Amino acid sequence: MQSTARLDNSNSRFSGPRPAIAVVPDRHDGPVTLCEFLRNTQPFSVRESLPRNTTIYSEGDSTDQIYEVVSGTIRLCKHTPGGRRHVLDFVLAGEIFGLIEHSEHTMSAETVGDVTLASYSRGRLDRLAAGNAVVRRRIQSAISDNLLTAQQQLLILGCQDSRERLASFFLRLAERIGLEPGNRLELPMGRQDIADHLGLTIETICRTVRILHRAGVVSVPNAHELILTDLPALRALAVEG
Amino acid sequence: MQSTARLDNSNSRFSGPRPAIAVVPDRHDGPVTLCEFLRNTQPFSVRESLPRNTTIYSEGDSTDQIYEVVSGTIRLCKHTPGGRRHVLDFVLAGEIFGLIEHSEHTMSAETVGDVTLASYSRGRLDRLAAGNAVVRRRIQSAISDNLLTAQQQLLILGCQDSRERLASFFLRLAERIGLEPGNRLELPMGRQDIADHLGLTIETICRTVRILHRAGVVSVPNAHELILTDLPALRALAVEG
DNA sequence: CGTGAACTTGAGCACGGTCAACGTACGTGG
DNA sequence: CCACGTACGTTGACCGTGCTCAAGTTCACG
Repeated sequence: MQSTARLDNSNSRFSGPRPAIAVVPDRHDGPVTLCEFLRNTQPFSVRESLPRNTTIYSEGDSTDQIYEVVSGTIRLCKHTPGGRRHVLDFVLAGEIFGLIEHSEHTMSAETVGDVTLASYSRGRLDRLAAGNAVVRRRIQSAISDNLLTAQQQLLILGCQDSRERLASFFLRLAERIGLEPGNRLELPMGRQDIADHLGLTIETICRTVRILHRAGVVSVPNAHELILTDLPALRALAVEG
Repeated sequence: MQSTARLDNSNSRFSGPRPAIAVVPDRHDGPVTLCEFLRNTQPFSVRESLPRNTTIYSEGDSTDQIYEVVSGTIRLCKHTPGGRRHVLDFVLAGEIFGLIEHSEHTMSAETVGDVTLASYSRGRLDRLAAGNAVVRRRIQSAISDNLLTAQQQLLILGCQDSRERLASFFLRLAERIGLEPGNRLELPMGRQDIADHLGLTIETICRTVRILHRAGVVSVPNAHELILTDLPALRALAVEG
């Protein structure tokens, strides 16, 4: 199914219903997200379902596709020659990834669990962006947000201890996924992924979650869900106490 | 001197010699850097000399100026409510900083030693970029490079021990500043700045430099210069051994 | 059920942090 | 020119967080 991506993206046969929604007005800065723009201009993008722990692209691969996570979770990783791994970030449902201003990817993207993706042509987006200042701003903005996120994460890895890192991580996840009733938070990724994202080991993750639990800050029904019992305490940890 | 910046940047009185060099051709991707473009289009930018440990802007300040480091070194910091500090990166002579796609700065910029800056109007750059695809690409490229750098630094903070971090730091500095004859490397910043950049303490920096010295990898004439005696060994440490 | 992967917990250790003392360089004023 | 003060750097002794290694436990899935 992957091999059909390029074809379908550059194929205009099924362009019947598209014109009505393809043009994004240049004037208003409003609600049109980059994601929506991609869906509107490339409505027949390929969808693919991938099993867990599948590599979507690796460091060095060409950047001719942009992806939207329809369902599931992605991790963006850097692998070192010595076999170490760092998880730069996770990409959640409804978010895009693979948007980068270089000809080669500088990280790999892998599925965490089962994932459904929509893939879009980078070349077509670029051509559309050339004549549309709003879209350019959306792209700029997406990359800038990634930069801000990375810098925030640098602060976390540079200054925070394990409890603070976990608190920061849970809170950011809660902001993105949203909390279910009772402050329930689903953790799509495993302990090892969290460890590699926070610069800790899997054992330290377990122990620190336990410490937070004993402190009455979180509750742990099972390994993949969490109840944020005391949000103010978590926030205090994240901005540091 | 700072108060005259805005005035001079928007002032076209002295436009006599400019037209010949102001226009950057839209077609070739070649040698024109963003820095050169700024110098060409805003030749009468204000220069200011600042003493060491001066804050140029703080988190939350408006992003209406872009700066070029004419001489000296800048550090880009994040300060936390609890009084901790992280040095995101250093900006060396000939490099620009302050270019960000948000209305407010998300970090502060401070002089390390005595510094001479040139400041340019962000608004004017944006107006020029609106009609010039090459300049837009330069801006994009500058921000993307910052993102790549941040992600590389995340890998360092997430995976490397103190020796590896120092090796990576020295090598990157050598690539940017360049090595003088005999592999001599000047360190413009103090130990505390290096520590806050690498997520270590000042004592660990001292001890680890000593360890590298005893291992025959570097030589330390004094606190602000370094001889990279064994570059291959440093590289092995940086990519990990 | 049985099997394997993921998670958890414990015991011991090491790296880097903390605290404290000392050394060095530079700048100022006597 | 030296005496002094201050900021920065270095070194040592001790401690604690988080890592390593190893043994269980739980869970999902065949």
